[in-house]
Parts: sequence; structure tokens; C-alpha cells
Amino acid sequence: MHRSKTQPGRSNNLRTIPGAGQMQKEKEIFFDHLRQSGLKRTSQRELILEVFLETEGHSSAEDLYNLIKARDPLVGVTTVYRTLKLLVECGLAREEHLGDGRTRYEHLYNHQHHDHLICTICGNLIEFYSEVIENKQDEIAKQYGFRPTHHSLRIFGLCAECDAKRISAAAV
Amino acid sequence: MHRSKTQPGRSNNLRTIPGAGQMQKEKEIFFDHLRQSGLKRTSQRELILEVFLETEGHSSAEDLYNLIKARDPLVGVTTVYRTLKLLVECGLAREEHLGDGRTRYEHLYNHQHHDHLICTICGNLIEFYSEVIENKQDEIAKQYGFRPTHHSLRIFGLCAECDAKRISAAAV
DNA sequence: CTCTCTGCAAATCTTTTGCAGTCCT
DNA sequence: AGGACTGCAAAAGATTTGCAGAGAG
Repeated sequence: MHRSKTQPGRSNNLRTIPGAGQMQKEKEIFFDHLRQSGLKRTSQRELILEVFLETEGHSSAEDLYNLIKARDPLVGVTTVYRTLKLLVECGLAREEHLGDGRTRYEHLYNHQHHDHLICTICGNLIEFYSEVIENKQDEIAKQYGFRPTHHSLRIFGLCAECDAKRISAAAV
Repeated sequence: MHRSKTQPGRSNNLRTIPGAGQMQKEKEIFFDHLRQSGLKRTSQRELILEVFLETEGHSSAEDLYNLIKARDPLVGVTTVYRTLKLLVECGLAREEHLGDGRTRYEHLYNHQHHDHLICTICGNLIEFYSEVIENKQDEIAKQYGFRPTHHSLRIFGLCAECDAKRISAAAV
């Protein structure tokens, strides 16, 4: 499986992290949300946000938990789940179900909305965005007097690599 | 064989059934699939297919299990789950996840493909179909050398009724 | 007869919840 | 100080699996 997964220790890759200023902005949003909700700012919550921001997105709670444990072994899964819900609440993350049982978390702040092509063999993900589809969706919702809040479009099938393998395997 | 309590004739429900000829066709497909897979034709499997065909679709395994139990209390959940998988395999049903935890089963044979508007308040479902979106999806898949097998487009939000209620509630 | 089925109970797997101690503010 | 937070263990909810007896072909 070639799921591009973020490694726990990749200090040499730090430059791929969305810039300290950016992360600062997202922390502000998070902490503002906490304050406005009468919730408290804790080191666990901050760490979980940091780790989430450092991933490519598409990470499951378990993936994130493992990354977090590597940084602070005392943080519990429960807190990860609870904090991810908070990130969704304040618009920093969105949940997506990609086919296996678990919920994936994607970046939402300053990241363009996108949909997914999902390879059912290797699990590989391709993101895409189509103005045409987005517009058509709004149009359809309007037709039904429906007020859309969000949507999820997933196209399942075989990615180019797996498709090629399947063909060459059949030729044997 | 546990037929004991189930009556052979279910006359009072017959009018809601999609036409005997149609159901016959679907049974043929199912039994052919069983034969070709070296599996056996059992009364439970037949009953589960019948009940599935009599629903509107969008039923969960649990919903179907309850309907089935009403016709034959001896059938177990396990068999329902296993049989639904078979129906998916042979192309009579498709699985869809509509937001709550459970898997829903929709008719696939002789039913036009469609996508869903899902009300996050009342759970109401609206089916729609858009040629434009379907075509655009194929086009996008092709761009990425991706061979699509199926897709799922769900638009979440408030249906007209729930939206109206929310507005009037806010006005108080 | 043999190999598949079935239903039960137990097991999985992911996510949630009850609780008692701990930490922000 | 006081309510919010945390981590653990247990619970929950949906689906799957091991197994021994029953059934289809």
C-alpha cells in the first residue's frame, strides 16, 4: 500500500509545513473558538491541532493519534477524538468517509474544496475540483428548495497503475 | 428448513410489490449468480431478496432484518448481512452510506442511477440525476487515467421544510 | 454423502461515554 | 475555587466470524 502517509519524525521536511504564520492563524481560529464556547486552552488541544496541520490531510483519528503519541505519549485517544470534533466545529477540518470504516480528517481552512477519486485496489487518492460540477450541484439543490451545507463526491475505481497491472495480469 | 410460521401466500402485501415478472427476473439473476459461484439456493436467501425488492430502497440491514423477521422469525441477522453482500455481488443492490452509521441498500437492477440530497435535520432523502454531472465525472476520471466503477455524490443540508422551520424559529 | 448454510454467541473495530482525578482561568 | 479537561476502562453500535448442527444438490 502506497498511501502517502506523513511520517512522525520528518524534521528535515519541516519546510513542507504550511508556514509558521499560517499555522499561527489557524491556532488563533481554534483558540478563539474555544474562548467563545467557554472551553479551555490546553496543551493537548494545541498539540493535536499542530499535528493535524502538519499532515497532508486524509488522516484518520488513529493515524493522527499515532503521530501525536510520538510527540507526547501521555495523550489519550479519547482526547484526539474529542479535539478533532472541535476542529470540525470551528471550520478548520472536515470529516470524510473514504470507504474503509474510518473517518478521515481533511484541512478546511485556506484549502480549496475538492472531491476524490479513490482507487479500490491500492487506496490511492486523487483530489480534483470541478467548477461545472459544483455549479450544477447548487442549481439542483435550488430546484428542490434545498439549502446545501456541504457535499461529498467520491468516484471509486482503479487508478492508472492498478488498472495497468490488472490488464497485464489478465494477459498472462 | 424453518418455514413453520411463514405463510406461503402473502396476499395482502402483493400490490406493493413491483410486479411479479420483474421480481422473477431478479430472482433469476440471483439464482444464476449462486449457481455460478457454487452456492446454494435456500429459502432464507429467496425471502431476503423478496423483502429487499419490496422496499423502496435506502433500507439498512437492520430495517430489512425487521421486515424479514415479520415474515419468518427464524431468520438470523447474520444471514441477512451475508445475503445482502451476495445481492451486491451480483449487481442487484448497491451499498450507500447516508450519514448515520449504517449501510443502506438500494436497488440497482432496472433502476436508474441517482444521487442524493440528504437533510441533516430530519434525514429526508431526495434523489436526483444529472447528466451534466455524470458526464463531467467521466471526463475527469479519464483525465487522470482512472477507470471508474461507481460513484457516490451526496449533498448535505436542510430540506425545504426544515429550512422553513429554522427561519421561523429564528424569527421568534 | 459432501460441502455449503444457518443461527447463535462471541469477537471486531471504530468511536463514545462514565468517572475520578487534574488543570485552566 | 469551580467548572472544564483528561485518560482509563467500559460501553456502544454495526458488522463479522467461529462453530456445530441442518440442509441443498
